[in-house]
Amino acid sequence: MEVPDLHPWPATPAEAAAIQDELRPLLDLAGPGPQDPGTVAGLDVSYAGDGAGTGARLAAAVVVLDARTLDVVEESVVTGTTAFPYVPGLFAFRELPALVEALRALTVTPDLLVCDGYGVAHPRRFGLACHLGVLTGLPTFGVGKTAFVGSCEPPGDRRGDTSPLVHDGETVGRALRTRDGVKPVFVSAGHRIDLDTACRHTLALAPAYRLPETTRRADRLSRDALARP
DNA sequence: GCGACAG
DNA sequence: ATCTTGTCGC
Repeated sequence: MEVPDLHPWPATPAEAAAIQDELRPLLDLAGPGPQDPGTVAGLDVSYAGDGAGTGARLAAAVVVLDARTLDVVEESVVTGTTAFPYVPGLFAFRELPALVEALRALTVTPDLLVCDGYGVAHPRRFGLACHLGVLTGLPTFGVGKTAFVGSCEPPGDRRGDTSPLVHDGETVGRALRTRDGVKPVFVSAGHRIDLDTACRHTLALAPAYRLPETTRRADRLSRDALARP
C-alpha cells in the first residue's frame, strides 16, 4: 500500500514533540468508524538486545487478517536499526520508520490498523496509533498492555467489562477485560474511529487470548524475523 | 522537586 | 522492549 514519506523527521525529542503538536489537528475523532471491516492489520516491533537505546536491531511486522475468520490474508516483515531512543511519549518515532516500510510492502490495503500501544491516551493526545492514522489515512486504534497516562478503576472481572481511562478530566481510553479474571488491556482511539467501535473490534479480535490476534500474530512474526538474521 | 513513564 | 527458572492451573 501507499504511505507518504516521514518528513520532516525530528533530530531531538523537542522536535519530535513539536511534530506531534503539528499533526494532532489532522486527527479525525468523530467516529463511528468501520463497523464491519473486511480486513484488519496488526502491527508490532521486536528488538534484539537492549531495545531501549539507539542502534539496536529490530524487526517490524504487519499481519493482515480477515476480520471475520481471523485467517491470515497477508504478512509483511522488515528488519532495520533503531534510529530514535525510547522516550515515553515519543514512542512512535522509534517504530514508525520500520512500520511504514512494512506497510508499503503490503499488496493489500487493510481497512483498519490495530497498533501495539496507545492512540489519544497520550500526554499530547497523539500516540503511535494517531500518528499511523494520520500518515496512512486509515482508521486506527491502539491496544496497550500496561497503563501509560491517566487512571481508571479496575473493570469488572468478566470478559467485556470496561472502565473509563481518564486523563486531565477527559476520557481518553478504556480498560477492557478480554478474558475472565485476566488483567485488562487498554484501548484508545487513534484516527477515524470511536472508542466504542475500537473496543468492539478488540473484543472480536481476542476470542481466546488476552491480546487481539492481530497483535499476537505480528508479535510472533517480528520475533521470528529477528531470530534468523 | 520527585517519581512515574506505551514499547 | 529484552534478559530469564520455575511454577501453578486448565
